[in-house]
Amino acid sequence: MFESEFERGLFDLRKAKLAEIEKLGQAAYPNQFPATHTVPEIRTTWGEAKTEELEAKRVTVSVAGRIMAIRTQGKAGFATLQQGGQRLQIYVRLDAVGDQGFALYKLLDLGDHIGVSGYLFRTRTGELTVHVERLTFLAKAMLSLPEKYHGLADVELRYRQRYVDLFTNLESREVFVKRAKVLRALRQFFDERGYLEVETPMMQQIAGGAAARPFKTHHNALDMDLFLRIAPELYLKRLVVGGLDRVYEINRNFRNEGISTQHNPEFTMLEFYQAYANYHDLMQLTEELIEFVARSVNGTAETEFNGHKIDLAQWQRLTLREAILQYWPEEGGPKPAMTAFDSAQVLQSRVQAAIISLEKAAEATGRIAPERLAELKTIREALNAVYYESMKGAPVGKSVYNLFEAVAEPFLIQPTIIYDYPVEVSPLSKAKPDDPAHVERFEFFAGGFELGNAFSELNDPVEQHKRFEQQLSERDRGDDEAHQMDEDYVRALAYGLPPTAGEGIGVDRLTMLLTGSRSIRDVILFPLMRPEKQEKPPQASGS
RNA sequence: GAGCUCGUAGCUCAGCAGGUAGAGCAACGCCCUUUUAAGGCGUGGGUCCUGGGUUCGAAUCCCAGCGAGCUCACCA
Repeated sequence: MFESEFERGLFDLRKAKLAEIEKLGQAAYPNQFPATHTVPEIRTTWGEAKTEELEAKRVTVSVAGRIMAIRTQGKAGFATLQQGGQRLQIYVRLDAVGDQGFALYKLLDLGDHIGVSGYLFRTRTGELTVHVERLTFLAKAMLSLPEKYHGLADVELRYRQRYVDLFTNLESREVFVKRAKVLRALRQFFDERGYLEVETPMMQQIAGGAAARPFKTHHNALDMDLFLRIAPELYLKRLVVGGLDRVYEINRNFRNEGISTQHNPEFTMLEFYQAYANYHDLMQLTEELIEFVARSVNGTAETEFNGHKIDLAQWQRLTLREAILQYWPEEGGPKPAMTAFDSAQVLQSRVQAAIISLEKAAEATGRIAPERLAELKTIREALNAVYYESMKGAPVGKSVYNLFEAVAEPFLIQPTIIYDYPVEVSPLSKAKPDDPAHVERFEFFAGGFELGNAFSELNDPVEQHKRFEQQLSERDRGDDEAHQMDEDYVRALAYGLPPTAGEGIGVDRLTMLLTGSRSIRDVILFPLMRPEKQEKPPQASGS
């Protein structure tokens, strides 16, 4: 618990102070405090009230909070209480609270919780303040608070000790308040449209619905291995088979993969399914949804992210192939023709030409801004990977998709829907009726990253069974992200899934966008961290 | 998994052409009845992330490890 002798000493000192406080007739750990107002209520109601108005009305309040600043001046003093994410100053003077009250005031430390009763007034400098008449001790901070001006700045400490971060950095608190608003707005949006909120298993015998490595766990009584889900998809579609035409679920997914500014091992996913709809319907719905959530959370459709102003009410829609052409780097030479996307060989040579062109451009340093040079390097490396994979025999659809990720995705700052994906990268989507090489699928992007993925669902059990078998052979070849066979899901489809469209949205990422947070860890209260030091590794029990 | 950067008091940070550690906040004592990053005087507080190495001497240089951030790769 203690970081040092300093902390141990401080703790002992605070214990002594607690004993002193008890001697004054106050409980060290009282059970409650009957506040008449919260700090935000006081600020809302009296924040603008004039000095004379407060004097005339003599507003009395009882309010509680944590002491975030304290300034003693002999026989009087100020303190700043924080509660509900807001602050309120209090003024304590000997002649108002008496000897006992003032003795208590002098025993208070930064971080302590107290309750005060008194009347509101404005100080000489105009600050709304409680003139305290009675002081009640509520709980003590036994450890010292972070530096009061900078707060807790160490990113690692902010994640590990979120409880300190939350009360010292109010911006951090604000992010999580907004996150709650995001969840509320999402639920409101779907509830109003007749979707039923459901909860499907998070422990699954077959981890399906996405391409990802799962976490494994074990049920002792049943002596059965289970996986933490990587997606709720297959269960939600079973529900549509069952006649729940519109369902949504907001819950955690778990993927046993790398961690980055956009990836946490557990993350919150919204998935929703709508019978009798296709992906065009969901494009419309998505645009409405995102704008609605933005306005509910921020009061505006505009958001600031990574130095960009993003307008979530203005969308562009491009096919995947159009996007490649539109975002084709100038320095990469002439754009490929649309027909290049139909042939692996043609595409390969176009990519090769672009790599060479980019290399030439990079040599002409001085003519290109350093930031652009870094971008070009990233693009070039990505193109190299596309080329290499293609040479190894990747299907053309896979290469087209990789090409899109290389040249377009990072530049999709403004809200963009990308649609019509190659069938090779979309095992659960339905093919376009007039173009079997492409599926009815879209993903949408903002801020340079993917926010969601949607498609018209494959509902042909025979075709689904076939695709699972293909996945099985991928598994045999060592791809541990390939789907397992889910016979029961195929059976569900065999009872008849109506034409259905479904979509998944990363709630953490949406929250990042709406709060201007660059790292997913800034929108997750307790992101996964490695243990700090290896003292005694806790004994794994029961296994 | 790879590259770059960082790790000094409870917190925020200096110190790094090698000479056994400093400031501010916080803490402790004293003064101060409208202050607000309050102020003034004084005091205490450090395995300089860990372990090796180089050196007469290491917070500083080198190596390894641990933890973190960023970028890239995989992915949502």
